[in-house]
Amino acid sequence: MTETFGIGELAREFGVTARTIRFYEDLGMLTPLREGQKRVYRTRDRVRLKLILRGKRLGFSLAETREMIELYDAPAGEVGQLRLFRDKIAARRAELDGKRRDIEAALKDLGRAEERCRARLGELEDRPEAGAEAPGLGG
Amino acid sequence: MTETFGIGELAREFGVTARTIRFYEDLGMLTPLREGQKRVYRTRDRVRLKLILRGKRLGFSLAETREMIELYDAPAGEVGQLRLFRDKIAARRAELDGKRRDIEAALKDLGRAEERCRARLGELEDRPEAGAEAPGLGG
DNA sequence: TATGTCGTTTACGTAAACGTAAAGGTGTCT
DNA sequence: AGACACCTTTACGTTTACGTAAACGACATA
Repeated sequence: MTETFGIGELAREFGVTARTIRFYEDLGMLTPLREGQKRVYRTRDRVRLKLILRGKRLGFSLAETREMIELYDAPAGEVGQLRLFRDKIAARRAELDGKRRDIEAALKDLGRAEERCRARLGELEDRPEAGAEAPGLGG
Repeated sequence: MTETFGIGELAREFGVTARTIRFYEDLGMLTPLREGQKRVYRTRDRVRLKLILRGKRLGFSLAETREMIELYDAPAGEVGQLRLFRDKIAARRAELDGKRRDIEAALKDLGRAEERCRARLGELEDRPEAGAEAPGLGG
């Protein structure tokens, strides 16, 4: 429950450098404790790091990811704040839905490319002479 | 069928600057014709531009997107080439599947945040005194 | 003829997201 | 004591993806 991690440990686990992790701290996205000089990360920071990297994979800037994490944290505020949050969440959701549609379109395109590739491979393997340039049987 | 576009036209349509479009040409991702000095884009380039921007939205670098477009174009090559293409396509597909999973996870997180937000808003609207700081009905 | 609009090339500038030293502290084997 | 392994701060460097300005050409319109 009170498990902690060193910077190198996290770096290895997530495939990033310590520099990267410190950089995220500079941006205020991670807030490790200190044991003397050394940074000590708790589960909370580990989760945040995971969220940051997920955001990156999805093409969000660190600033955008930062905002999203604040949405996840959703502190209890006053009504106005909460409505603002709700709207921001809706906006992000729409953005993510858009990305999902983009992904599906890209997957379809890839599927078509793959199909053409397969068909062509089938031709070439069955009757190699079907190629635009005959392979030549050697000799 | 032989519809063409000016650079400003494309820029307006896709919400980018002409500089951006020229930059993609520098990278060899667009290959407009010329009418005198002026660039003339065909449907092919329009499609490519759309693919480039889709790639961007999904967090791919221009280099990666470039590779993906080459996969879509899938020219007829020899067997070795075709197998390489097939494998590259499979790799991209896996990557896109990963991103889709990331998106679904993010959507779930947002859903939870939204739910908490809604619940809290319901509380505050029903009985405002439930807040940490009572709103006060005005003096 | 002047004022726009639309395009061109060339070139330096910039924001984001780190990379890469350099120089040093702390602990622990051997 | 010496050698690692791991951490620290400071600071300049680098890549990507354009932004922005300068200076110009071509054409239409008032």
